[in-house]
Amino acid sequence: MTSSRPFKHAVDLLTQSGLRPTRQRVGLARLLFEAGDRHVTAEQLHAEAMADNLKVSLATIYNTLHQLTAAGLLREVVVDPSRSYFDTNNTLHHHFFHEGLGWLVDVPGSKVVVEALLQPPPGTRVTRVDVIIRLADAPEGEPEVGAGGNRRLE
Amino acid sequence: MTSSRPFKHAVDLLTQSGLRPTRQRVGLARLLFEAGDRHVTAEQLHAEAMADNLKVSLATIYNTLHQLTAAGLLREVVVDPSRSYFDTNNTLHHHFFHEGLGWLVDVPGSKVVVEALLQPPPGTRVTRVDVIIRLADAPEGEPEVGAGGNRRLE
DNA sequence: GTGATTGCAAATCTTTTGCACTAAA
DNA sequence: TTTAGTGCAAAAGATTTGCAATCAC
Repeated sequence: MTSSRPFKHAVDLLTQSGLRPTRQRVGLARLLFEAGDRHVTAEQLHAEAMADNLKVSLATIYNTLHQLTAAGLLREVVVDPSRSYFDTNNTLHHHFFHEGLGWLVDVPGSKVVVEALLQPPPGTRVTRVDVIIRLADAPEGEPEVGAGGNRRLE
Repeated sequence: MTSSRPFKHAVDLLTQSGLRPTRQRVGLARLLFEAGDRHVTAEQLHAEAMADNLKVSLATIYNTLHQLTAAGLLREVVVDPSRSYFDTNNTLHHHFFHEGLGWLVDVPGSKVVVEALLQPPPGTRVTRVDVIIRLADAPEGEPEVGAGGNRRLE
């Protein structure tokens, strides 16, 4: 798994972002950044913290997720209208999203080429381009295409 | 505003989708489909209906938006974690989304080429590819690029 | 200490639901 | 009639907020 960031002690990550390394934040930073690239919802992270014996309130989970996002350590991924996902991969990339199962998988930026044949509206600038490849389960005998083949999508 | 053709059109749209053309649904269909391509939130449509003297409850707005979406007449656009937008354009296209102002603008499918150099995960199939070009206000003296120029985005 | 951080509970906001009432066919 | 559709108010989730208690420095 390609870590998006050279490993750093959780305390350093926080300190360098101007966040006081409290017990809660250090614990959450560990859960988030020590296991490679991940995508979590606030609820999921909370459950994980509990399971890890880290006592944190949901309010603090939200606070911390937003602070880490503001610090550039996390990125919010908008794919589901009912909840927010936070992504620990802060390199240029896109996503596969399985609507039924609710899971996200990174797609390296190098694997997707987006060519836009137009300019952004006057007075605006592009801040980011998100490509979301929505998935569903394939039918029974799914026709398998040659692995690694390119795929033109529109 | 009292043209009978659009009225008939809305009724037909509903009927052909297996939806009983009730006063509320017809009124909403007219608001949605008589003005070209639009993007509305439930709250916006509700306000519009009120302003148009169409008495509809918010619950019915939600019901109708979802029914029209299920019927393929609307498409839900997920760009903002706090609310859903419904798009009356059901052709292949993508979006510009201004984060600060909350507006959406269609980008014709023909203006965006997405090339994915990988296959979807085993057992899945691609249902849709969404490209969201996120915008912010351009800085004061924005450097204007030649109009119509292509733009490689990643 | 003192200022930042946390937890809790209440508050918000969007969206959904239960159910009696109303209207289309 | 018969059955779908509607409105209301309550419920459900996700997220935020106010504020006193607590912790880091």
